[in-house]
Amino acid sequence: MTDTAAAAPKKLFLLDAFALIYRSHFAFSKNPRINSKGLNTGAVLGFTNTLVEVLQKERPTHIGVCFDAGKTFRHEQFPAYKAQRQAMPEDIGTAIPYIKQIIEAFHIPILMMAGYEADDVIGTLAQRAEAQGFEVFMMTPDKDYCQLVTERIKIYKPAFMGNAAEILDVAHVLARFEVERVEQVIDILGLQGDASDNIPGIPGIGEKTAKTLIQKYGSVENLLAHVDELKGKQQENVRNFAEQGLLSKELATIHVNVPLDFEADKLVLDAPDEARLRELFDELEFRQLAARVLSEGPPRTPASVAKPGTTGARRPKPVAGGQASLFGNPGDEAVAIGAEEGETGHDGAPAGARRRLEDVPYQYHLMDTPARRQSLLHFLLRQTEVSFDTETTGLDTMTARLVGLSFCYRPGEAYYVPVPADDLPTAQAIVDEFCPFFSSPDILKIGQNIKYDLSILKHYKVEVAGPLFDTMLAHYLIEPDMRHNMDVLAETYLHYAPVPITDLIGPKGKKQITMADIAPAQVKDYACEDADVTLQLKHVFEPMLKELGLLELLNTVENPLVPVLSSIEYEGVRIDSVAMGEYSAELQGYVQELEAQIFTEAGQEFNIGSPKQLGEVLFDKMDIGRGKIKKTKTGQYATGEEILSQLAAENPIAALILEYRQLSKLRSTYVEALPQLVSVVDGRVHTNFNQAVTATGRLSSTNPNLQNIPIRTEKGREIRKAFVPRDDQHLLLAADYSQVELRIMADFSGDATMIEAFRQGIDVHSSTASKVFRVPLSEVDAEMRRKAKTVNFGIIYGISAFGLAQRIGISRKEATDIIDTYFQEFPSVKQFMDDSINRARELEYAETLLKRRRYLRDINSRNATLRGYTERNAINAPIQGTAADIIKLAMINIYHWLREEKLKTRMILQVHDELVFDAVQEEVAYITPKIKELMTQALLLPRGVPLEVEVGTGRNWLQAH
DNA sequence: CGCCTCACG
DNA sequence: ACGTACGTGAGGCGC
Repeated sequence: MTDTAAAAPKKLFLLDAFALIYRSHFAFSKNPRINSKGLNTGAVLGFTNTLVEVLQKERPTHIGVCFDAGKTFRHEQFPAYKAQRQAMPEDIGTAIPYIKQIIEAFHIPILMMAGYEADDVIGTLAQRAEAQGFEVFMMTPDKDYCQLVTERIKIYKPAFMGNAAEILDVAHVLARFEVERVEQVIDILGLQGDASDNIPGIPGIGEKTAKTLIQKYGSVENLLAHVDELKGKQQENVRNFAEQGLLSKELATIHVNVPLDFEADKLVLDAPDEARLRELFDELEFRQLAARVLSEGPPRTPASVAKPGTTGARRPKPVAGGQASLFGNPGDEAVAIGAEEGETGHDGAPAGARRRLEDVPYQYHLMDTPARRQSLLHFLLRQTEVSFDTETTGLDTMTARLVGLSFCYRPGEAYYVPVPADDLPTAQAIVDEFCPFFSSPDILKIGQNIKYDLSILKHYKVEVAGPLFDTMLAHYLIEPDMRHNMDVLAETYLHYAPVPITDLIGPKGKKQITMADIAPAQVKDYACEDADVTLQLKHVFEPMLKELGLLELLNTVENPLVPVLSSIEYEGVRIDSVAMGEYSAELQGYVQELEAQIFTEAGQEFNIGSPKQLGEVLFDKMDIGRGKIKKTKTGQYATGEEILSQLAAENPIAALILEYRQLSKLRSTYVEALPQLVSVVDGRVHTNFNQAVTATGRLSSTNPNLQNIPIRTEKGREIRKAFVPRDDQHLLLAADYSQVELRIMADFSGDATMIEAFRQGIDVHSSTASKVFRVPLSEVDAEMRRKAKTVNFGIIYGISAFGLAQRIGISRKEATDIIDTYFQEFPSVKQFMDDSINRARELEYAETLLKRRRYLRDINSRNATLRGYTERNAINAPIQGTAADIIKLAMINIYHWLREEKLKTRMILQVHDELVFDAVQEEVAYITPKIKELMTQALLLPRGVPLEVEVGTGRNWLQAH
């Protein structure tokens, strides 16, 4: 105790290692991080990130990390304690030595005490440190620690999954557990138990009841003393399990009497051993972390770069000799390369070695003369596959101008053709020179997000022909729920960090500079690198796809769909902006009227659009909705549709708010926004279809999203009237699959009853209603059909009684009965659901008819919620994904047919089970049956359940239905 | 930038 | 005992 008086506040951080490690591990379980040696590094990375974050942001003066050590006294008290917890996952077992080494390299002491758990050690040290004037932060995600919180001992919940870090003080704890004193946390925990720790609690008492009882009786002991005041089953349970309740409280108590001294000087934060950290990060391949944490430090030793199979050095050697013949004058190229390398490369870059161009030999050439371009074209035409990339002035294909083209057909060697962005005729002429290449039907064109390049070239009148290979889509099939940026792909699969685009054009800002502002010689390296990396990625992905059985899906569906989507986007949709403007004014009138009424009802003015203000007005000021009040996970009042609908019976304000919400949504999201996205170039709206976003294989649409244009309500539907054909010679034609997903499920399950209904063309929802409610088909009324329809959807989503009950407003019991009857009537469907889950448990993925995969790595999780969610995905993903496969094939076939027949009708939208066409009136009669045929025959289901398509036409999208 | 709410299939 | 139907994207709010 030799504290220097008036020193800076002493901040002690105590980390609960295992709790943090487990959490990190499961955070990455969806997308495991595997390094090139096959090591799952998620837990190590997560833990280290957390540690680094706290060191950098919180600047502790003292710190220690606690690990559990073996069995504890709790096991002796209660043998089942934590018994059901599964053995430690293997990946965590291998992670721990690394984590300990990292902690040691940070020079942070590891604290353990045989026979005690980390929480006891942390609790004890925390209290002793507090007594010595420390401010203590217990770093853990575990809520049990709440019982230890005092004025100067707090919980530091590290940032997690997008949630910011959180410091829990006394006020937080009291609010969270709804108790008066912190000690009562133990009573709550003891009463309600903890399934994951096998703390039994008292049967029938969960979080809610525990809170109510402790609020009333103050403690478990006092509750037991007044057990006769309780009623019915509850009294019986509390009486019978009194002892278990006391034991549970004991088990939940953190013991702060561990025989352990708090020696402050041993926990003083010290400088880390950077060299050792660098070694560890290198081995683990934590490049970004290393860049963030370590000062620039010594450059990598040549050995570490050259070590085969580790980082870098993956690129082939430059091709010697021979190629010189490509250049009329090869000498000047070499000079250019040498000159730039010194400038951009090397470890002088901020934040350590990100860029690694200098590690590997490459030859990137500037092709800026007619002779060089001719020479390049000559070589391109002799290749069977070439990767290419476009450099442009922006991301919007409607307005972006071409700045240059890069090509690569041999790893490590690429060519950049600059194009004057502001001189359209010259640019066009240069692009035309490469037309023989782009239109060659034999050369495989490889690109990363190649739809973008196709769309750019389309504006230069180039129709890219021949087979395509998109590395983004390749990776989308390999890892559907990851991201597919080229930078990340290069880092993951080539162990190579490309030049960030911001090195050239800077961060996003007001005065955005573009590629056109950069000297071609500088753009060259960036552009060539993209083409080069793309080619190399193709060579990595192709064997992987083959191995996974995904190559055919890529080559027959995803890659051929690219030009189709490019065309759809290029064509665009005509929007009647005048009609939109009128409707906007009309909606605005309604909205203002509603606003006035709401203010009158509320007796005050406030921002109705703010859920926070709305909740306060409704539930605090007006005090309505007693008993129906719910809070969101962030502690705010929930004011969603579901709650407000319930409130509508009690107070007229609820219905007004719902209507206000609906109309202002329509106005802001659609009626106001859409006209602003009409292109000045052609007066049409060009959406962007993303082909590599959804986990199931569907497309998504952005900027604007044209896949969620209203239709379900009357005022929403109006908006569709403003989607119109391009001119008087055209009509909109809409072709919808009817109940594709249900048909797919009927087919996959082989359920005879359901298949028969589809074969005979009976309305499936009515048919389901007749079975589920056990009435003849003729007696099915609208209400029964509505419920059956919800049941049918529920089945596809992986039904739960709770979900069904909520949606059709019945009790859980009734919902359970309906589901039971359903499974009795459709036993094969039940079988199908079970089979889907079991299959997914084995494979850890689900697949569609065309073998598209969705990985379900949590299907064997011991977290029941997560597992349930994943099981529902095991049922839904093959169905939703197969429907996506089918419409994609139909789109490809229709696109080619329209072209072959030289028809002028154009496909302009896809909305998951619907295709919309801008149809020439004279062509409608001819194309209608063919579109139907191509859609229904796109893919035959294994058991032959037929697909059906409804086609309609009209002067607008609403009429076309 | 995360949260809430709500538009679609 | 737990938390609860699948998949998306966008706008407004409030930090």
